[in-house]
Amino acid sequence: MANGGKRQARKIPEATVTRLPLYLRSLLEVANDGMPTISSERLAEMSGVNAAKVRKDLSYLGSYGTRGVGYDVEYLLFQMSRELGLTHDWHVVIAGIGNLGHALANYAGFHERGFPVAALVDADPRVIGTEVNGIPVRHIDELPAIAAGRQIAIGIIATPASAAQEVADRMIAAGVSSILNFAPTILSVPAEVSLRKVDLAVELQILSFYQQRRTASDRVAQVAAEVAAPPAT
Amino acid sequence: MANGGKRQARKIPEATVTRLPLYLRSLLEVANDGMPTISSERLAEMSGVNAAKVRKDLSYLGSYGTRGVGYDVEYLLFQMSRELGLTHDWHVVIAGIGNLGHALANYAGFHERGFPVAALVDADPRVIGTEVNGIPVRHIDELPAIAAGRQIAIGIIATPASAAQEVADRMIAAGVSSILNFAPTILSVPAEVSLRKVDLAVELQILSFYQQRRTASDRVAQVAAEVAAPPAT
DNA sequence: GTGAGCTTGTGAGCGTGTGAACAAGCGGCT
DNA sequence: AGCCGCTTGTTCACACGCTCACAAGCTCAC
Repeated sequence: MANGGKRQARKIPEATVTRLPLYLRSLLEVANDGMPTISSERLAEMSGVNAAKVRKDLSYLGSYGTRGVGYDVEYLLFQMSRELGLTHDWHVVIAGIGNLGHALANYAGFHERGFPVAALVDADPRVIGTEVNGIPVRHIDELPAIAAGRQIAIGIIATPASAAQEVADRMIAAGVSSILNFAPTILSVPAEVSLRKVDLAVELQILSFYQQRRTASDRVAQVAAEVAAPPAT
Repeated sequence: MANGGKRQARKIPEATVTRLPLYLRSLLEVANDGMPTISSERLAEMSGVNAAKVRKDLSYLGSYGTRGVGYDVEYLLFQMSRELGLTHDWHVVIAGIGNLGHALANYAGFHERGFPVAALVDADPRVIGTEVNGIPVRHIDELPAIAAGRQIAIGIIATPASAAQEVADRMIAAGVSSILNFAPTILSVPAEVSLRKVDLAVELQILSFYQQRRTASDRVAQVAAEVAAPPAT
């Protein structure tokens, strides 16, 4: 029984994991204001979720609250940072230095939040050798050499869709095990690699759907006022 | 019974809505290759989801498949585009022309997919009057006038977090009813406004969590081999 | 020391989403 | 015309996530 009660086994639901960063941000804000403790209700309001959900989510981390009082902000911050793996920096490589890659490389928030951009790579000879935000753009062929220097765990793909899969494969071969994909394509990666995707067009299309519904139902209501028979169903 | 079987009332689950754009993209690809029909299995593979899920999702749109054959690509494309509200363009306004806003304004994908950027706004006098991708940056105070010209339904917020809520309020006041928020903050909007958010730092922190889990469990296994008595919760 | 007032942590019920399995139905072949 | 193979559309069982509600437990006042 070498592992005893180590909470490593406690499995945190995926839905909870996606909310932890929100809580973290709220906690940082509260800590900045010098508040020593915070209630689940207040934290819920700041994070835009239900208070019961907050309590249940936090309970997965452990019993870090005090009944009648709330959560100690500093302590909870520490525990959450530890759980999220934010106690040290994670170096990031960005592939594809086009419009988006350029903006990402310039985004100061990455470094501030513990994700320093360690390298930029591309395949286009016209951008290789240039610098963005003080970081030189190198050829993607050099990825293994770059990764060999310092540990790079996270890769961001900002290439065109056509190149994304190959870039992902090469990143993984170079030791990257977490990928954030901005290219509008489905990547296939081994099970032990984490993959998240952000697709701007998809987000807009989802918004479009609900927008369409609203305006369509307006139109229907208008038509229904003229025509006698309203939609059944 | 003027409306007959009008499916307006059929409510499509949220989870399904988020997948429709993926199917759409796959269908466009297939249509480009000239394939007349596609099976749910193939569509599932291309979109990275389960085949049964594809069939169920598509069934919400109506019975557009043919048993033994599959789905008519062109017809399904048409129906899906209609459902997603993509039969006409949606004009978009981007607020905050910093790193990210700049990149978004330059992103050709928006226009290609039916979301032309109709206007750019900012509050910083240094960027107002400049042009990005041929579009002039105007002051956010002019938003009502800009929106009065052509119907602008969708707003993209790429401002710093501190300005995001006010920008959202002003967009809504100007008639925008769908917002895509890139600022790392929780926005509160009326119920009739659709809101989606993309937070780069949050995405990285989620990846960090799983990365941490992987490396931590490696380390635990290592430590457990050396130490006899582990910490008891 | 005791009671009042909060706030956490959690158990139970409910709704939604998922995946497997299968009947229904279409097209083509003989 | 009838049969066979294939694919859809749907049903069912299950897992997951969400919310409510409340007992447990802490602090503070008196």
